[in-house]
Amino acid sequence: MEIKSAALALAALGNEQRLRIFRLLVVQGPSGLAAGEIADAVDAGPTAASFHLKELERAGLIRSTRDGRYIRYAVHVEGMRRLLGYLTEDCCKGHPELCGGTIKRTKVTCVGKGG
Amino acid sequence: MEIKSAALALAALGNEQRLRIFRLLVVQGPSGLAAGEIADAVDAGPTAASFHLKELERAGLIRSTRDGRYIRYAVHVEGMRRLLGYLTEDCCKGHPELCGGTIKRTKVTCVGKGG
DNA sequence: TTAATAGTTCAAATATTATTGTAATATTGA
DNA sequence: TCAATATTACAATAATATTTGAACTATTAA
Repeated sequence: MEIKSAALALAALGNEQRLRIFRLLVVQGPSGLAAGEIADAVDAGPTAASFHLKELERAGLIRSTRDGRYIRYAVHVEGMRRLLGYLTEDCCKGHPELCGGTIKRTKVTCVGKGG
Repeated sequence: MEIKSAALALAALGNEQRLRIFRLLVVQGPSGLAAGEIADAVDAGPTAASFHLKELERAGLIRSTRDGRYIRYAVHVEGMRRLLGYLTEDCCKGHPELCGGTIKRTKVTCVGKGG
């Protein structure tokens, strides 16, 4: 991942309303939620919600699919993985404690309490 | 970590110049670098560098200490750890693949190629 | 086709950020 | 103390981002 994409994604998450939306979608899983459900959940107007969803999509963090008259949004797994990889890739260069409990591994597993 | 602090930190990193500064400091380790060295390294004027350093410090991602006539900046380890923890804390709730190779563990170690 | 629902796009207003030059502060060394 | 160096603070400007209502598009159901 290059720095421009990383900064774009971080800026997208750097807005409280969007961060709230993103975390909501993380918990929802692959089926995601319709735009209106998201707007209700984060207490935003339809226009504001649409704007923020577009920003998150532009940043590669979520994806949209039309489902009848609804448009569903869900987390874009690869985009999220790339961003976390970018943030942690320097940690093993002399400063592993930076990444705290969050470290790079080759195999994906959930360990510990998993909070 | 609460959502406001997380959004503040993410917004701080969501600027290319600041992300460059932050990554530079990650690699430098605890001794950090003086403001002028940082400005030179990222090719910014002293005023712009000072502005961005202040933003990163306000977000709790770096810290400053005076060293004679210099002011040295270094990564704030706890701030970085908190942010990564916040970003990954939902991954094990039904969506572990989101965190990619980046997962929560109780013990801090470096595994694999180490990016 | 018409009415209703779900979302988006557009445009105007506002608010927040970033950039730059100049002035001010802190420290060092003569 | 004075001159030089490192950096920040201030102020003006420029650039972006956010919010809002109104208009528009797509889909469904009658």
